[in-house]
Amino acid sequence: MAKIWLDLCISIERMNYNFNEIEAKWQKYWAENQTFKAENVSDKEKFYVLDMFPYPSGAGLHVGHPLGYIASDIYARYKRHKGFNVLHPQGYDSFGLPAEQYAIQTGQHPAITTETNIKTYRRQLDQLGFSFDWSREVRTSDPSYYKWTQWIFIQLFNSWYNTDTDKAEDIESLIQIFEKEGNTTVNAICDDDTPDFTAESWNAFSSKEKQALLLKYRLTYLADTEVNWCPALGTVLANDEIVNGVSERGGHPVIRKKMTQWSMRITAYAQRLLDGLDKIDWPQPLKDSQTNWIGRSEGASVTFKVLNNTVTERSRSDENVISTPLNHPYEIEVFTTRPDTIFGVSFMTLAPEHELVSKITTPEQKDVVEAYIEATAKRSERDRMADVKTITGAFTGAYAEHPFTKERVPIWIGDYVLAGYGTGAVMSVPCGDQRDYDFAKHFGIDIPNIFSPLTPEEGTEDADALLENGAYAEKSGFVLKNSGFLNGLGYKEATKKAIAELEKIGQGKGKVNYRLRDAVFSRQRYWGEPFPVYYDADGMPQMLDEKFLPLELPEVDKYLPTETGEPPLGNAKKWHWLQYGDEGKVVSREEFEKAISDTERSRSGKIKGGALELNTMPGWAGSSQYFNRYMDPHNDEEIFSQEAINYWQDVDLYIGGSEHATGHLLYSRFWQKFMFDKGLVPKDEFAKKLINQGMITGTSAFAIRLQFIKNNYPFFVFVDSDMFDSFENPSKDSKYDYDDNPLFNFVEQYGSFDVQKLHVDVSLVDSSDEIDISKYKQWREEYSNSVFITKNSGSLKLTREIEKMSKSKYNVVNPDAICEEYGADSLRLYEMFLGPLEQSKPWNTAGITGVHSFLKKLWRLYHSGPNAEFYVSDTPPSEGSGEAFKTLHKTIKKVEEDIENFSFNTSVSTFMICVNELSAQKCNSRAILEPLAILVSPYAPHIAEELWEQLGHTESISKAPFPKFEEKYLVESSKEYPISFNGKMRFTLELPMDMTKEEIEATVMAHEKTQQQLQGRKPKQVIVVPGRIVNIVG
RNA sequence: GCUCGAGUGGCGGAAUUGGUAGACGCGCUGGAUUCAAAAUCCAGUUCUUUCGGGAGUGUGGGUUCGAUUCCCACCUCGAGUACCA
Repeated sequence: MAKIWLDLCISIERMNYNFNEIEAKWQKYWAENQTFKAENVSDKEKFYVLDMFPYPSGAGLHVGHPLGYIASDIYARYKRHKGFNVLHPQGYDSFGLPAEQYAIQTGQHPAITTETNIKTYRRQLDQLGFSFDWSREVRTSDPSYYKWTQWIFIQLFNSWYNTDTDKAEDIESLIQIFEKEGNTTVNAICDDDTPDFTAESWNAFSSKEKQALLLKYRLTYLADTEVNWCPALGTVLANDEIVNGVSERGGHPVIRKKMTQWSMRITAYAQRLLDGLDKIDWPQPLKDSQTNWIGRSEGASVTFKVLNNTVTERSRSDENVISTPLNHPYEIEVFTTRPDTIFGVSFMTLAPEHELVSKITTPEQKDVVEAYIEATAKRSERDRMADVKTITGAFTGAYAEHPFTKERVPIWIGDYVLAGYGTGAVMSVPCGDQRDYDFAKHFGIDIPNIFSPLTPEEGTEDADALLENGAYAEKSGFVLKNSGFLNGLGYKEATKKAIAELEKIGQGKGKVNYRLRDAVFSRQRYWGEPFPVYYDADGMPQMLDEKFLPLELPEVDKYLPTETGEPPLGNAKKWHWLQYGDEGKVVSREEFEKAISDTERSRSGKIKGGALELNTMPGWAGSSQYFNRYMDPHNDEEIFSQEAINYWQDVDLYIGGSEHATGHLLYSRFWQKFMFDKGLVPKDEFAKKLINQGMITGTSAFAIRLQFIKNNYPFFVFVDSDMFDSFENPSKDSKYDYDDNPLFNFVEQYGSFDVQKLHVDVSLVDSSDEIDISKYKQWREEYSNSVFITKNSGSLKLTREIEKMSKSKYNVVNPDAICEEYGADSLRLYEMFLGPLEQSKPWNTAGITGVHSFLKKLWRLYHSGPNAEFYVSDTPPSEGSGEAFKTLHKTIKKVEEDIENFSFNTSVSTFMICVNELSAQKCNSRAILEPLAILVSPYAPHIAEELWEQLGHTESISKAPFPKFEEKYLVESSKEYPISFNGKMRFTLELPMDMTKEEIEATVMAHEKTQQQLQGRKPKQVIVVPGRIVNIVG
């Protein structure tokens, strides 16, 4: 008897929606059958769906991480149903700081930590049922992958940017030009300090001199750069790795420091990076932030001649005009967006770091200037930002000559001028720029007015009065005065004219300036890509031959900088490159020196090599080309085959977080454009469409604890949040009478209290925001003797607040637990159901029961047999099932539209409506349920596969074509018209669809409810929109 | 400060080109089932009301027969950026 009972239980169990079993089964099936493996050769149209690959952190995934992955997976699965050959790969951005920090603390090799973390990630990703083609997995820290990161670095090194052809070209072509013409005719992007040279001098240069000059043109180059040095992290940071003056990771202070670093000449691509934004379908805010980051501004560069000190001294007693031609030793180049205001210049300001400062400062001012420079150098970036209001500066004692008026213009230094922007010098026009104005006011410098307002403010007879409270920075509403040849002109014409005149006298030209800086590419870290670079006997960098790649990371004893302050790679015992003919290897310093000292061989020129680069590449190196590598990830001969890149072309849909706007997404676009120039890729933008998924925030739970004082000792009482609310706001209607509120007694007895809100672990809280008091006491033993006043004895009502998900707030929800309790399909549906993909929205586990019971209802539709066994009817739906077809096709239409519009939340609702309707119709027809399974499968793939199999199919549902929508099932013969009065709907009326306007009006007007609404009034107008609405006005 | 985005029930959120505001789900209330609980099912749930209705999408104005949707001004919140000449 017991046996029979047990069997029955088991069979019922089998009939129920056993998601754990089903999900494990299909995940295994997909893996074993390589269901989602994409082929590089196919007759099908390609579609590339990409997620931003994760950094595998030790904490694993929380419920917020997979949001984008779920969306992209739905889209990928949908596209497969639509007949596309879909590439949907995944991998790991596995170089990075946390693993290295962990290595420093524990001595554990970062590769080991990384491997462990990847295993966790993989398990967590697998359990969510993603349709990734794992055969294409890449890891940035894998030598077979970073071989190609190094390879691209070499390509960049061997390239220069030709502004005539507007693309990157091989460095050999530049050398040829130098040999024939020197560098004076070529239009190339290069360092600002590049000297002019002729072909003769080029040909006479030593090889070291040539190499040094070429570095000024290469797209990746070594230069002394002012960098953001973070002493706490022991490394340099890129601008996008600094937030509010401190490091993005860890929040450590950052100082400016000059260091020899590899840089990427991304500025060569500034304009193309800007222009390219127009042809990609990326979110506007993201495009805006890239536009801001690139920061294009149009204006002019103007050269001011510095007056010779001695002459200046002598002429000081004279008028301000110097007529004698002078021998100008120095020139100051400034960039201005307002060349039209050039006659308003009353001083110049240089950044304290400007190289001319020390050269032009007069002996009298030397002490003041030096003291000022020292003071500003001490101020950290953060201090400077904290008090922008404080105006500081110093006069150099030197003067420049105004290019047109030839008047003397005093030269100041001030830290409001940034060394890194433009030329690090400005022509100060106090009447037209607020910062110049403030500076002038502060130091009592002249503020000459050059603006004549078109519409003078009332009460300002004197136009100069408009400068009383600040500069006039508008670009309209004035004509110029006191401006020589610009008098009477407005902004536009004056700008044009001023530039023309500057060009005429050879002291300026129109110029476009970018805020974008070249990207520093060196990091003083261990866990990153090694540079394929060694330094030769001249100290010049040399690239390793491609055939020696990858240059693998050496082993080190410790991951900290060396005692001499060199990067961690300085600890490597073997880190010299030694090459003899075609043989090359990494050796120790001793071995290298021994080989070199073998004079016979080294003199023959066959021995090459030197110390290898000690820096490693930054985090963004590996992520700047991975999307292309996925196309042909195991190719050891090429970065990818031309066949693969020409088939897959580019990413059709890229989903990831908006925090990568000015980092990864800008650098990747830069590399893509470079590779496009080199003919390696067919598209100069790597992703057609990009979507930023919103953040999922946590819903923290708080217990309210009141602190009373009893006999001079604190005394704590936990209280129901409802009870507390009604006590605080007695007027509000609530479940508590003020007088009945138990809290009242406490207050009467002990007087006033302090309120404390204590975070409670959200996993202990039920769907009604209550926590079992015994559970709470178990979790927080220190409260086991506290007093709890509650409505229901045994549980405490909590308040909730939205906060970022974080461990310390006890609001992190682990997907593992959700999968265990509700299944991956429920989790997938719920994440989508929460709201629009791009929006940030709070997670609350309580709500998942809604989608979970939807799946159970769906399951029941297919299990209407006795004992809830699988049953579908093969007989085509009879006339009574017309409704079922309507329900189905309504759903097909909506779901298809929703997926195309990335509106995944609304399709989940649509599925719910569909299943609710079919359940009500008691539909069990195969003709309906089979297409329904396909519709659901992108969202809830496991249950769909299981139902599909039960329906008798032997192939995965992912191969099934998407159901075709047919309009005919939705045609209605009548419409329930809303009847509005003055735009307000008052009642509805069912009328045939084929009724004419006039007939509708007549029928509606004759209706008793209409008359009742009008109450004898005569309508002024009746609007009838057939098939939509009737509106009666009057 | 500047740039961008968003404000709709107790909560997450729906609402085609302007055309029945609050779909769907959570929560809540009542009921069925159960020894009981869970699960499940049914009904109700924007506010207000004299049960006829009336008001209502951050605030104020405008366009329109009709506005959550379009325009103007303002308020609040969020994100990015910050002396960029």
